[in-house]
Amino acid sequence: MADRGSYAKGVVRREEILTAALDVFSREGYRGTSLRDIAKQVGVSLPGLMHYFDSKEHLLTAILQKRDQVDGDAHPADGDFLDGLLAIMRHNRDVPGLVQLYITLAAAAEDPSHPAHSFFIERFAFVRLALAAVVRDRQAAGTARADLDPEHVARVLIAVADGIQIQWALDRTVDMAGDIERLWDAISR
Amino acid sequence: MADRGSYAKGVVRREEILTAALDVFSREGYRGTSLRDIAKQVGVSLPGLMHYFDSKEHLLTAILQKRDQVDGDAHPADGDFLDGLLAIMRHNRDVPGLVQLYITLAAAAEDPSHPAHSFFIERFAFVRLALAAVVRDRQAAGTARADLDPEHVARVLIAVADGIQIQWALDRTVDMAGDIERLWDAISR
DNA sequence: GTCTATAAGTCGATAGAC
DNA sequence: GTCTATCGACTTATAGAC
Repeated sequence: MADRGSYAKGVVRREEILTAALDVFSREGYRGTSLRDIAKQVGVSLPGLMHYFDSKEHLLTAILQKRDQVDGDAHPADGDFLDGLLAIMRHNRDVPGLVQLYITLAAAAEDPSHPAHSFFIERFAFVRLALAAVVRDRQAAGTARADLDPEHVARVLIAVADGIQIQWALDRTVDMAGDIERLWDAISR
Repeated sequence: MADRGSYAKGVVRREEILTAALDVFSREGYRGTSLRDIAKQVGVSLPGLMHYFDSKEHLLTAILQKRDQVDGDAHPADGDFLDGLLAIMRHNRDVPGLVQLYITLAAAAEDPSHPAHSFFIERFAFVRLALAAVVRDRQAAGTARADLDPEHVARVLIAVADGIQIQWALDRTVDMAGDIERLWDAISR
């Protein structure tokens, strides 16, 4: 019974730390920042930080999960899932640190023992399903060519979104959302 | 005069080390391998390795440059540049370590002080130019729609190539070259 | 020019006091 | 639950033999 209180407190504290860490990475960027720096900026000691996260990799993975959750809430689907993805890509211009963190962790997640491994696999599966549904809906509505393969288009849209972030990170004049929109126009007409 | 010999020797030794390192990464993969491990597998001491490369980041960048050079020689353009890119993507299935190294370094290269920063900027500029030329050539030959924007298509093809490697790293059943070919078919017809 | 030997400084991670 | 203190491993650097 009484344990409930402390357990809830722990969860709340963890969420506070996660929100603060997400804020730090959004503003200041990720350049191989050490756990000591993160702890300092978040306002806890290093062991205090590691009390809530098993390792640095676990913390970074949790930050990306938190980002997805926040983005999902902040950009509700006024249109369909593809419109939502474009809105998030436009928002990404304001958080270069999260873009770099995402690409870096996606590469590291190849290792099956990496904490982000299953996160990325499930994330790609979910987004692929949602985008394939968009293609089918738009085909039914007559706003997309009928001979498009929804699964293939979905996979390619994800690849473009990820790849264009790499190019944008190196050249901030790249129009990430615009390039994706133009690709959709080219394949759907 | 006599300096020539020793200078050339140094360059040769550096190339030997680079070739050995490229071979190690191709076979064994890159999972944050330490410089000591690389030195041991290449057959030199740690300071012996650092005599030829200023830092770990410089070494990894040099490995990617060497990879591009080797790939360029191994896959001469029997077709045009896009055909060559597809051949390299098919070859990439055999070198997962290099794929992971490429993505990881591309993300880290966002930092202007990173040794790979200018390498990636110049690499993207070169490939974009070459792919845009392919689009124009195929348009002239009548095998691509005339209303395609060559620069935009080039940028998108690079993004798909990079992004699809991330998905393949997490799921080896992904057909990297096939997905790019199908995208080209969809936008060029 | 090339190597062996060694050390400085920092990292992620942990042990144990309170 | 949060701290001080500390560990081993890492990148990086230097001194000096050949």
